[in-house]
Amino acid sequence: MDSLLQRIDQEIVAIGGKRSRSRAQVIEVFFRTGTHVTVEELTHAVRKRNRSVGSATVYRTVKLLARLDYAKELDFGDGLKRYESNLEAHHDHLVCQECGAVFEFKEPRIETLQEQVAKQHGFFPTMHRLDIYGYCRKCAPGDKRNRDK
Amino acid sequence: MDSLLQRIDQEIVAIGGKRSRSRAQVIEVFFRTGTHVTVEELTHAVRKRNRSVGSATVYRTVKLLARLDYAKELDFGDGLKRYESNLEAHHDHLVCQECGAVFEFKEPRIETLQEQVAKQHGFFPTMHRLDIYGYCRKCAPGDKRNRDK
DNA sequence: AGTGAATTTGAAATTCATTATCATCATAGG
DNA sequence: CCTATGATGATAATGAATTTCAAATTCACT
Ligand SMILES: [Mn+2]
Ligand SMILES: [Mn+2]
Ligand SMILES: [Zn+2]
Ligand SMILES: [Zn+2]
Repeated sequence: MDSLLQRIDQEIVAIGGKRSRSRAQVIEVFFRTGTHVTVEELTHAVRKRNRSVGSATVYRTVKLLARLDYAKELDFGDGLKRYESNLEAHHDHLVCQECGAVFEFKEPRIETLQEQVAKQHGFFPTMHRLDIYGYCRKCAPGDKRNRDK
Repeated sequence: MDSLLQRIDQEIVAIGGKRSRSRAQVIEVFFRTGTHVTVEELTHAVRKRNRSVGSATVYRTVKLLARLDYAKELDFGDGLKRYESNLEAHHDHLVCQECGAVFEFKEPRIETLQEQVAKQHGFFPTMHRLDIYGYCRKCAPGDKRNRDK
């Protein structure tokens, strides 16, 4: 964890940047915080530690992490971007449109089929996004918990 | 085509709406125009026929079509929404991040696997979005056409 | 520690797609 | 024609994200 922060710092310096307190705090909180976080959520979390961090810095830091491939930018269509650590392996998402819960899954067979589809179209894929929207177990219509409206 | 417009008009009336010239023009141009269109593009196309149509009406109409399930709202992550006819069967997209071209594909095996994944998670899917980003044939790095940077 | 160039910061201003407002217009039924 | 109500288009408002900018911080070099 500390070594991760060091590694990132190093990379920033290599790019011609300088270390900074606020940014380091944002990065640390980002990797400790629950995933699929919005900038607003992350800003609040950071401010618990350092009240004076501006949201502009959070926006900047999260974009920087995405540029360095340490974070992934997500968009579940609700009007604000979310971010997740990019340290874990690639995965796709199930998004509950009732409670907003996000579940992750891996399905190598889907990945393979995507490669095939791309190849069939002479297309060189660099990334993809597969989001499945619907209702999670708790919010499912007809579920016992929801029987009485 | 005319029958489509009539059918939509009928549905709007059933919802408690009235017919209107501007809206009818937007709808007709929408179904004649190339797909994956932005509101700005659609507004320009409509104004070739009727200079006085306001973009607010185009926004409203396209949202209405989406609500009535005649149109689908798309978001390829470039900051503006796109719309396509929802008369054709479901399909997913290949998006070139160089030239912006969009290609469509159907892969029933992917659809099936998605159902399975959802079921495994006790999730009731209502829709999904699969976008593959990369470089199309023309924009592919290493392509003859791009050999000289 | 001091100096100075370069980067970063936080607040505020700006951007830009989209939505809401509202006075006016069009539609449709009696 | 009348009237009720929905629709329009110009404009204002919204809100997430970006940019601006003066002040603060970092850091290599004395
Ligand atoms: Mn995830
Ligand atoms: Mn399409
Ligand atoms: Zn749920
Ligand atoms: Zn291309």
